[in-house]
Amino acid sequence: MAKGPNVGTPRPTILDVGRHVGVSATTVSLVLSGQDNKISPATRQRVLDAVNELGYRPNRAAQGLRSGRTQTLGFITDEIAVQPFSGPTVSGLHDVAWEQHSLLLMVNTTRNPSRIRAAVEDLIDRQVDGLVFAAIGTREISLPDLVRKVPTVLVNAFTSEGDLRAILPDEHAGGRAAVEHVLALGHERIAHLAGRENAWATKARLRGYVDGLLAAGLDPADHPVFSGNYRIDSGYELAMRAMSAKPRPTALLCGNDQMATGAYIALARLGLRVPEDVSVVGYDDEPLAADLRPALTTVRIPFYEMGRMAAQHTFGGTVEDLPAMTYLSCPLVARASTAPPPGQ
Amino acid sequence: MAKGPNVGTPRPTILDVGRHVGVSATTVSLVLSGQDNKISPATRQRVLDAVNELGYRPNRAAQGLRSGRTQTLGFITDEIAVQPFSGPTVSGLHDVAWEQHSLLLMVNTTRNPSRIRAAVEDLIDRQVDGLVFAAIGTREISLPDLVRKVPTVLVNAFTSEGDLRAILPDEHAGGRAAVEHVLALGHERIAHLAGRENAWATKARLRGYVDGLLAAGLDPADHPVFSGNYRIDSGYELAMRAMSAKPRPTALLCGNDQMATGAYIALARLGLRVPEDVSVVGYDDEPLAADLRPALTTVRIPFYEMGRMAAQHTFGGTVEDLPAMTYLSCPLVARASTAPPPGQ
DNA sequence: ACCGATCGGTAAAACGAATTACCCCGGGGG
DNA sequence: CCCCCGGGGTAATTCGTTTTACCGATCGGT
Repeated sequence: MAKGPNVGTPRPTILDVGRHVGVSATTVSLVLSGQDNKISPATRQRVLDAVNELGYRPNRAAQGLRSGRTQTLGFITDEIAVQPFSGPTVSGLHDVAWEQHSLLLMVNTTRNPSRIRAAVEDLIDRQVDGLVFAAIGTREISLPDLVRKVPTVLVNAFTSEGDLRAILPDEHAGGRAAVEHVLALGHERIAHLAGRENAWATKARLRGYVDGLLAAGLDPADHPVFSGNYRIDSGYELAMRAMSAKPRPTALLCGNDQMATGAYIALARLGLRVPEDVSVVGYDDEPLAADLRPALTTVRIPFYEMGRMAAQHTFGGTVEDLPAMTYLSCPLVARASTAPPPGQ
Repeated sequence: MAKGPNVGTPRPTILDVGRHVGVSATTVSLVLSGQDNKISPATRQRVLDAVNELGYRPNRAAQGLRSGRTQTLGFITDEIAVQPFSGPTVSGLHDVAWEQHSLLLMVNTTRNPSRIRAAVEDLIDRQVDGLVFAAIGTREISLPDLVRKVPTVLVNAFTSEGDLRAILPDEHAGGRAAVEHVLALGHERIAHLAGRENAWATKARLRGYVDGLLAAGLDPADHPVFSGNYRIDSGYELAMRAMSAKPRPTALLCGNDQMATGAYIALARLGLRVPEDVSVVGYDDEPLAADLRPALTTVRIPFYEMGRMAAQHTFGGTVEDLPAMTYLSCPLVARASTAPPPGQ
């Protein structure tokens, strides 16, 4: 086994392959970088053959030093381990990076501001070609001025300083889609089991919910809103509370899929069936949504697409073409947890 | 906003800071790298001051080129977006990397062998100081010979080729801990809702389960095993089946926390209370376990620690001191979903 | 007064590719 | 016959560090 980093037979360099076919390193470089308009097809082929034969691979550190580009995207986030956010977002970033022969360099900041600054500095020292910031729960973040040195995009986060571009889910439309769905099914008593009170997403979803009610000519005051915290237990408790209300709601709009899961358990314990007795709608569309029994109707947050979009623009050099804020739509995905209300 | 990568005032180099205090670049390098035994304290301080004043930061690409070390750890995994595995593992890797002034460079392979090879090649081209492979479900993987060029550790995966080191959860002991826990509570009819049949983890957990039964002088044949697939719906269906068995089990040992969640829903619909009527044990200890109502007793897989351990050894250069396989224990974490069986 | 050690530094050579500025040769036009 | 041009390359420089010599003083000892 290797003792230290990169031991063993030294890798052939561009010079070695040049020597092998009797041309200069320049020629090899030209061929490999596709600037071969000045190189004859014959030479070109011989170089390519030698590259293959010697198993030549470029030294990325050298390329990075000389060219200033490292084929690397810096990714800074609150907490990589948190679901359902991080996974799809980094997948999206990763996939387009990979298509561009680039890789993700990531830093977890635990929301610590000094760590954020350190992360940005480190990433810039490493000559990343772009920077993507992502927050777990949508929120405003503050970034060091340093980020101006590199194309930067925020995902699920925004900032008032500077002219940075942000990509966000359209939570308002998502909340509205959820109500409209149950309204269309004929529900007239709807409860909203909201997530953490002061979160940006919570408020936006709630506004969408209220606007949906209003648009249907209904009075939001007739439809209770319970405030929780996005966790299963919170969904459980809120559902218990909601179902003990005077005229019982026939539809539960949950702050996220976790809360919906809690609601499932609560409803089952109350002897209520989903969706026959009560319809349940989640939010996020995390993998578990499709696995719940019955499968959960929910609103999908396009984290993967948000990641892709962010990466595409940083690599494409088109960050500036983006508006200050881009909202991606959150479609409702109808599954088996919603149906017309009982007795209809 | 920045047009291209790293535009604006050019960064000061080691030479600039040297010039600024009237010493050579060598001196600056020596000071910065801590090799200052040959440098007088006075000069040392002047250099440090200049570094601060000019805001000098080293160019990592240049350092990487010259030294062959890049302060970078390559991380290759099946699928970054899958829970509950990836998050904690990469957190562990990331945290020790960060402590070492290093960063994670990651690649998602989607289990595609050619992609694995490409990832290894790319990472080695980038001169990573170490490589960590991780599989979502524990399994054997096949690695290109190339990995010998760099200290490599497998996490939650193993291989028969070469002499690579692997870090794995002790699933056998975990499975056994689960049975022993319910046995100690006095349960006599236990059902095992197993995960995907041919998975390594499934088998190991099952063996632990059986051995626990045997050790207690019980006959495994008296305790049914149901085979599923680690998803919520599977837990739901298996729990339904299990509870319709002749003498009803009083304890359900689930393949993972997702299945336990499904079991919760099924039990609630059957009008059975947890833990009064039936005890439930999960596996994994993902975040949701603590949030379930009642909070789920489960077996914890130390993914975070596995990540830390892997990183520590690759950075410490102590990979070879590791045995071929290191098993980390999976402790039972007792919460509220287990209790003595009814009527006891 | 001369000889070796230190001490405190420095100049120069890597590291491997990208890039700039030429250079040589053959052929076509005048 | 001479000139110029363009095709096909190449030598040399550069990127910013690390590292390996080596060097000029000062100093203690005899």
